[in-house]
Amino acid sequence: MEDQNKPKDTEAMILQAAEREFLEKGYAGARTTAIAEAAGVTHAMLHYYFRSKDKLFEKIVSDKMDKLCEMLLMTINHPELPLKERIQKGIEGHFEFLRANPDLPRFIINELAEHPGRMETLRGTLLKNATSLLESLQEEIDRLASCNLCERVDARMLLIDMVSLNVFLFIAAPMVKTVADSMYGDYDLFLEMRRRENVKTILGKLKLKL
Amino acid sequence: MEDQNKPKDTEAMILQAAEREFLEKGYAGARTTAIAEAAGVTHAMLHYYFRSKDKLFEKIVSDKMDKLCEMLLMTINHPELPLKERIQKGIEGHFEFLRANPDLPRFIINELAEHPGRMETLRGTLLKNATSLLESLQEEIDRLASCNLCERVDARMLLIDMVSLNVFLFIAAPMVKTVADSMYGDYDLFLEMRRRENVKTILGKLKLKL
DNA sequence: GTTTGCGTTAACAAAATTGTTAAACCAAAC
DNA sequence: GTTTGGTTTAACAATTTTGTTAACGCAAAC
Repeated sequence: MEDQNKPKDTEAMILQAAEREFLEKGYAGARTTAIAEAAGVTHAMLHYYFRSKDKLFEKIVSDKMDKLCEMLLMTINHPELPLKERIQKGIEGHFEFLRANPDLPRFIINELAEHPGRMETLRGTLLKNATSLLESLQEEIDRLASCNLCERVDARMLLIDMVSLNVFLFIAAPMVKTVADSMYGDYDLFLEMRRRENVKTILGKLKLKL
Repeated sequence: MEDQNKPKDTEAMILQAAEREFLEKGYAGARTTAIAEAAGVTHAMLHYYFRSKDKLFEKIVSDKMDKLCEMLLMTINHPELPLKERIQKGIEGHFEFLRANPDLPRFIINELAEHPGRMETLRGTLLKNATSLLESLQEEIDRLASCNLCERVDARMLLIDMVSLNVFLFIAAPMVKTVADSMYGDYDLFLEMRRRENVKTILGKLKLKL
């Protein structure tokens, strides 16, 4: 009924192995036999549960796109906080999400580069969330700016700055690791410093007087 | 005379086609037959000139790594200029290099992700150029800072900010294009705005009084 | 005019990878 | 105990992709 011998488990194991393999090597570089082996079954099981490599990949892509949107929705927006804390929480939330999913950006970016059409799917969710976030953010900035309490900056530019600064660290991890080791001695320490630095950079652009 | 017998050209045509295919699809996604077809020859020619797909790929990677190092050396460093112009020229030079080689970052990053060992090759050149650049930059910043003419910021952080802000625009091109179209109407216009914005962001951190 | 050697091609071979199937397995239902 | 149905496996088939080779063409050298 529920958990028979171990059917539900196999499917999950395959998904887990597929996620690792696809995120690490991309669609073309991934091998179905390697996925099956990592999941502890023969590769016929992969076809039994998911019909084809394509379908399995679609499942992973779809999951990851959802994850991306969920992040956009959950971690960035804190409209109840004052501007400074709101931005700080936003950047740090985004940063921590990336730290927990370090190879998600490269996966998404490669998939979008190969299938730009898939951007259409994201467009709706992305713009809808982003515009509502941006509107409320811009409103707050303008409010403070008209009292000379901060610079009147473009919230859209601010958001792109934030994403650029955070994402690059993880997307270029091998290079960043080497540089961090040579210049700061330790990668994790360096990440901490960058998280603070990125908050500082964004807040600095606002010149908040609060 | 026309395109019948031109031996020296064939090698170049293959290289050109290989560059396109590899940069676009990566090693695993590229097809030797597609490369040969794009070059206007049979795929046997590819083996005749380069022995194997691997060897051909190595050639392209090597060329692109050289290109990356060349860029680091040529476009970023202008020690003869005053700090403000120096930074502005550096950022804009880097930006224009990326605009002329928009899929180079993704290619390099994917290759480094798959073969982190290759980072060792880059390490020397990268650090050597970067440290000499950073030393002279930090020196200049400290000099001005001790006269209260600018903020005493970490030049290394500034360099990472610059690279992050510039590279993200091109590495995430499909997403950025969509966002730019929706928010600013035109991608090229948006790129111009971002180039200026990035200069402003970096200079803003310095709070230069000159 | 014949030879020589590089460049080229088409057909073929080899390897790797994905996809399929018949039969075995095994727990639960009858 | 037998049946049933989903799960699993091993062997196989199909396809795709890379790599090889023998023969051909052609220009330059002899």
